[in-house]
Amino acid sequence: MNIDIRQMRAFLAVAATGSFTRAADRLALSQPALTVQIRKLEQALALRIFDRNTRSVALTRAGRDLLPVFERLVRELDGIVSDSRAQASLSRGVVRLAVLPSIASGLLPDIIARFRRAHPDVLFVIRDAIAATVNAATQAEEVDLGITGGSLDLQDLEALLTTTDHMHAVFPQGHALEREGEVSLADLAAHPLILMDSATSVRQVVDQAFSAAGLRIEVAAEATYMSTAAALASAGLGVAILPGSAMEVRAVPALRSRRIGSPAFARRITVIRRAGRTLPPASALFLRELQQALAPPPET
Amino acid sequence: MNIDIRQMRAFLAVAATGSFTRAADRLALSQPALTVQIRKLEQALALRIFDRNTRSVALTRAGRDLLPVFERLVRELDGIVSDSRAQASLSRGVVRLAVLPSIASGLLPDIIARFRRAHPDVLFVIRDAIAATVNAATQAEEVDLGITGGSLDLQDLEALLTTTDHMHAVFPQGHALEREGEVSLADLAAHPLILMDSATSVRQVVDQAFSAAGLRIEVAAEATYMSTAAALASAGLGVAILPGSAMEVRAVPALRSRRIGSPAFARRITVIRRAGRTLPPASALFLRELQQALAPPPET
DNA sequence: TAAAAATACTCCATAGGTATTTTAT
DNA sequence: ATAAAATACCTATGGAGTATTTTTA
Repeated sequence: MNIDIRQMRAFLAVAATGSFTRAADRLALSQPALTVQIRKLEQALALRIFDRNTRSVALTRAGRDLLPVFERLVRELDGIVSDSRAQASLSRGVVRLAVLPSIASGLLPDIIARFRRAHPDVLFVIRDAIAATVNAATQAEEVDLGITGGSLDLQDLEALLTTTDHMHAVFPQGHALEREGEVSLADLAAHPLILMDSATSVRQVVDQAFSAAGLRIEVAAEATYMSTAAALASAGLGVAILPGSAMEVRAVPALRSRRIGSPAFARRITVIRRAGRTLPPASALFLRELQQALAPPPET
Repeated sequence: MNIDIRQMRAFLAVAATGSFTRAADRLALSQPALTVQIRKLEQALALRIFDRNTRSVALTRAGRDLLPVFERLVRELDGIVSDSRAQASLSRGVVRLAVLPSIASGLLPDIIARFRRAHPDVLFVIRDAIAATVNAATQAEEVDLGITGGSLDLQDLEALLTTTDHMHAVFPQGHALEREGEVSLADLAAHPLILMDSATSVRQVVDQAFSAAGLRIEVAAEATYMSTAAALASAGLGVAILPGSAMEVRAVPALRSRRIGSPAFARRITVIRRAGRTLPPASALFLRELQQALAPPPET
């Protein structure tokens, strides 16, 4: 003897039309069926909500008190359903991402812009953070998808897509390195270098590669932001080592870049989610967009 | 394919227990039935709300977004049902009355006090107004019950209970009239009179009675409030004519009163409601209280 | 391998339809 | 007398149960 949404709709229809017959028409229901619905509702509430006879239908005071309440409730329920379906059909939704700063400022904006051209009402919430934070946020389901780098030591994470981000040597137009097709470790060691701050995954890759090769390097400058590193390189302080995914290089016209050949300088970029989780529809589709954009590894 | 409240409850139970089996137990339902409920809900929303396998059940992001919404909705619905039932069982409710001022300040407070001793959580909303307003408010269903006087010319009103309110002559202790058992019109005409304002139904009854009897009277004072009239009588300005239903007389110790014999001075008091309307449970019971209190016509 | 969700099927409750009766104006 | 709600009865949908299979940690 629990209350039922169809009973609420029946109630609203009868109240609106002032007639069981007309309300039944509106609900595409027979009049007797509607009578039963209203009776059930009255039993559930233990209150008479309509005073009715064959000539007139009118709300009781209890009914008048309940009318606005049920109206709101039904409207909210309809809202939930239509909102959910809008999400499902991608005409609405929110994509939550945690992304490495290099990707977030590099490749990502174009990919998102392209996606939003097709689905303009999908919103993006983007957190840019270092790999460990991206992983943690993904594991904690604070975001739908993570774009991370380095090793995936955390449990409950599932790699969806992997691409390689090659480090690039960045230098001003006319620099000696411009003559080469690809730059080697030894080439780099011959120049003062502009490196990222040691907290970044980019710097860790660089340090590891040089120490593994047993090469000593001269650090001309350290930068926290890639745009700073690019500016320093542009000013001739040295050769910057930056991920190919970053756009900063392309933003400065006087800069040139060459891919660094060593495989040790290839950083793995992985798109992850919490293992076993269904992505919200918008995020699921955005993952496909990522696949298309990242499947051919990025080139400079 | 509409959403259903049991589906919402199923959703909440699974979310709370993290297990279909335990949720089914809690809902007194079989596990397969619960599985179907959740599937139906997911179909209605076109969204996956649980990521589940044989080992774990977890909310998707969509599910996590919906959880608080459904929680609130179910809580509101439960609140409506329990509130309605509380009204039906008289453990709650509001009685709305429109009452002639004489009754409202006279007989009514005791009747209400007695009723509320049995049903302390029933509230009263009382409008005191002249008969025409009482009738109109009752007809417009602004109140559940009206206590009115005079003729019932309005349509759609139904008399539930009628009693007679005899006018009383009110005078100070030791006054000449105190020797009589009942006062006649001629007796009254021999004294200066304190009458109610001419807008009141009391005054209309008085004026009509004297003019019908062809008696000239001396008006010593006019009062809008019965307590004023009583005070004036107490001060010896004259004999006040007040309805027996009013308590003001009894509130002044030095005053005495005698019933006026003439049937023209008997005012009909009628309890009315909008014709054909079901009274809210609390008001229906209060009507019975009124019946008991008013069935024996009021005496001084 | 064990525990839990999903599937298959069967059955019954009940929602809804049609036909009819009742009731109030 | 008529129009509309209530009742009676029947049918069919679908919700719930039991038994079983599938899945994954």
